[in-house]
Amino acid sequence: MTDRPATNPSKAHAIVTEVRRRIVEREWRQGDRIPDEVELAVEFGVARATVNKALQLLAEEGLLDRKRRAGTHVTVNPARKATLTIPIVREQIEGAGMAYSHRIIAQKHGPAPADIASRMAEAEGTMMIHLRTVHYGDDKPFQVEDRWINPKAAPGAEHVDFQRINPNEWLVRNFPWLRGDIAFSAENADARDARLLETRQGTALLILQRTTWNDQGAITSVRLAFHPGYSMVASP
Amino acid sequence: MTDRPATNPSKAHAIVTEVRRRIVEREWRQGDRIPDEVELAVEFGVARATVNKALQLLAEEGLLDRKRRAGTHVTVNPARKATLTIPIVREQIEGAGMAYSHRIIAQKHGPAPADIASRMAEAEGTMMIHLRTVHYGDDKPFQVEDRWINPKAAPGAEHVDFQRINPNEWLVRNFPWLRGDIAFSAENADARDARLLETRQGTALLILQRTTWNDQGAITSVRLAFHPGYSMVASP
DNA sequence: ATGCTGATTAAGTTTAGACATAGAACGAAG
DNA sequence: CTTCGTTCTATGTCTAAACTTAATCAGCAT
Repeated sequence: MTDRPATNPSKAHAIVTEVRRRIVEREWRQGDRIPDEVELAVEFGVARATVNKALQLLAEEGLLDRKRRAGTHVTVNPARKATLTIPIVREQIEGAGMAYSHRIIAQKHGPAPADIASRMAEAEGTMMIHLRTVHYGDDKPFQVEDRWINPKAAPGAEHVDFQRINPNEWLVRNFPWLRGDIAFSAENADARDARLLETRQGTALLILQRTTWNDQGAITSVRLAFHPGYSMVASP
Repeated sequence: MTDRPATNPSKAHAIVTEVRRRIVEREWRQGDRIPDEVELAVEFGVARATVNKALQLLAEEGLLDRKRRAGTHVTVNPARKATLTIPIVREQIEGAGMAYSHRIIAQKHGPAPADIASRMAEAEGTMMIHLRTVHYGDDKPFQVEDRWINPKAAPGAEHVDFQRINPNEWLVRNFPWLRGDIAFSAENADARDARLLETRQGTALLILQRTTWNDQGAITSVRLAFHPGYSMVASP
């Protein structure tokens, strides 16, 4: 059961809550045009800017549609949004009260295969660093990481001792990104996944595939395979 | 490859972009304290409120940490956020250029089993509506939906013809929610999943489990199993 | 050293007012 | 009836100023 953040006592937040209530209790129904900012400002006894802030929050949430001149309407088929927080693996494991450790299974320097290169918008065969890492919580495998790092966008990676600091953490600390692609899927564990995650081949695994970019190009592309049964929670 | 929304020409957005650049190009490094709002307002030639808006956006994004009196710092281990948009299935399928159809496999009124009841914070055995639906795109199974609806929070569900309007759409249109829980996981298809999705038992499936609530309690709890190979994309 | 207290500071929020602009509505011309 | 300007309006954005508040810091007392 998720609880609403924490009661923010601001006037804008009170308006958000009240408008949400009117929508949920169907005082204002889907498609209805709601009073304009000036009217609401009068009703709530606040400045227009405050109403504007509140309604913009609700529009972001997907509950309202706002258009200049046309006014603000209750969204007809709200496609609601959920936010996923993707923390550093170590913090995620430690946050769950487990002891973190990791092992580098393989590390080499070599040409990127076609699929990786295309995902990273680099020429096939571009030299990159390839790493396979397992992250453990209380010595049980938590996540298998298969990562390609582009030295062009992340210089210095060649000389890092990834036994000391895991690749995820080193990159997060040293290469903030401008944009990234993230996708989730499910895959049956292949022989290697199964061995590293200490499970049986064919077990369903949650897979997260992510590529991040900075001004120099793609920094890294990674495939994360979580241990069987892992569930990723999103907050609405 | 994801592109940044659309260039918003506002001053606040220009500041967001510039601050992001300074962080990405490591002019400002992790842990650094950045100039305060007044200084930045002078530097950029705008009002403090405009700087405030920009920095709040970056704080939400996870790139900055802001504390009263302590100032604004570049986040040390940024746990970046990704947003998932969860549209109506029909719109998702039609948006992909396929023809939408659905089939109700089972519909009955009965007592909720323990796990569902607890997820919905209702007493075990509470009478609910149980539905199993398959959603198709171009007559290929896209998603299997296993849903429990709580008539207490969603009155009227007993008399709806779900062959005409699918349960997802009817609920979204009639019962906006206040909060919800969403979780992703991977499961091996059981015999029923496999049959409905026209795949082999054991195939890895992406599972989305969601429960939504309004002021009357839990509206509905649903398990969505996507077709094999489905990938859900998040936007950062 | 340790703990308390009050001053100070930077962010948080709100306000009133102004101007910009998308786009709906309307009317004139074809 | 359609098309093309024009007008008008609700939202978008910004400003300058004020007040609020969390939290740090320094000074004082223990």
